[in-house]
Amino acid sequence: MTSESQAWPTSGTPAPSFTPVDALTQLSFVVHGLLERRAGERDVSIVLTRLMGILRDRTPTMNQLAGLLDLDKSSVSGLVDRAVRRGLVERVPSPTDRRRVHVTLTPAGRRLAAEVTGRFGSDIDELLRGLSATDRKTLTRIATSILTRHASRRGLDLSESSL
Amino acid sequence: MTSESQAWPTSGTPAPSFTPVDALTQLSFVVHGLLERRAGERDVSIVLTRLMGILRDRTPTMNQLAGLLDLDKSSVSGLVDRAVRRGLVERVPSPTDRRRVHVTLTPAGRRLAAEVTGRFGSDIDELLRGLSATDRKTLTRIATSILTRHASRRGLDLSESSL
DNA sequence: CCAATATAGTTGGTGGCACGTACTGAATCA
DNA sequence: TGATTCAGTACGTGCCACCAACTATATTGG
Repeated sequence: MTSESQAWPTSGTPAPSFTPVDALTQLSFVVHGLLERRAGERDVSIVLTRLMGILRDRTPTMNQLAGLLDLDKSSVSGLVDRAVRRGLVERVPSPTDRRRVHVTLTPAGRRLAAEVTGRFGSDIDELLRGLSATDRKTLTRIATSILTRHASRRGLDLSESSL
Repeated sequence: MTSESQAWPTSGTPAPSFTPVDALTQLSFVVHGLLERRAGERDVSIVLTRLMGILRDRTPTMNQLAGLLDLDKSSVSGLVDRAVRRGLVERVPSPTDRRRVHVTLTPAGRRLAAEVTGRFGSDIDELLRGLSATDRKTLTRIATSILTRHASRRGLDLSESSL
C-alpha cells in the first residue's frame, strides 16, 4: 500500500511530492498512530476507545454496538467482557426484553475516555499547529465535506454512526 | 475519543459542524476502514500491507523493519514468519554479518501488494471524487505540509520512514 | 394456545498480532 | 581472548478479529 516508499524518491529530497491518495493515507496513519500511542499509555486499545466514545452519550445494545463498531457480535461480547472486567462499562438488563442488555459507561470509564480523548486532542492540535488559520479551516471544511458525502453514500445519518 | 457521538448533535442535522480535531480524526478512521476492508479481502492485515509496502523498493534487516514499522522486534519476527509461511516474503542471509537477514518481497508478495494498493487507491479516489480539483490539490498540499513538519519534528528523513 | 421461527447474546475454536523476557549465535571491544 | 554488545528468535501472555454452534427469550402463524 501507499507507504512513503511508494511516493517518495529515495534521494532524500526535503519536500516529497504526494499524490492525493498518498497524502491522505500517510496523514491517516499519522493520526492513527497518535491515537494508538495515547490510548496505549493507559492500556487502552483503539477499539476500546471507540467503544467508550460511543457510550459517552448513549446506552446501546450489543447488537447496536456491533453495527456502530462494524464488528462481529462475538467480538463485541469479548470487548465488553474485558471492559466490564476493568470496571469501565456495565451491562444493564433491558426492562422490556430479557434477551437484551444495554451497555453503559461507568464513572471510571468516563474519566478514562475523557483523559485519552483530551490528550489525543492535544496531539492533533499540535500536529495542526504549523498550519495557518486559513489552512486549518480549509482542511476542516474539506474533511467535513468528504465525511458527509461518504456517510450519505452509505445511507448513514452521521449522528448515529461511529468509526 | 472523537467518535461522531462527540461532535455531532443527535438531531440528525444534515451537515455536522466539526472541530479540526474531529474532522481529521473521523476522516482518518474512514481511510483506515477502507484499507482494512480492501486488505481484508485478501486476508491481509494492515501491518502486513505496510510491510509489503516497505519491501517494494528495499530489503531491510529485521531491526530496520522494527524501526520502520514502529514495532517490537519480536513482533516483526512473528509478522515476517507468517508472511514467509504464505510465500509473500523471504529472509536472505546477510553476506557480511551472519547475525543479520534482509527481508525481500517475493513475486507473489509483490503482486498481492500491488493488488491491495490498487484497489485501495481506487477507493480513496472514489472518496475524493466529490471534491473540486482545487479542493483536491489544496487537501494534498495541506496534508503534505503536515506530514513534512511532523516528520522533521521526529528527526525523520521522509524517504526512510513508513507509517 | 402452542409449535415453529427469529432474535439477542454468549461460548468455544482458531489465528493474527502486540509486548516483555530470556535465550542463542555472531560480531565487536578492550 | 574473555567480556560485552548486537541481531534475531522463542516463549508466554493477553487482546482482538471472525465463524459456527449454542441457549434463552420473543415473535409469529396456524
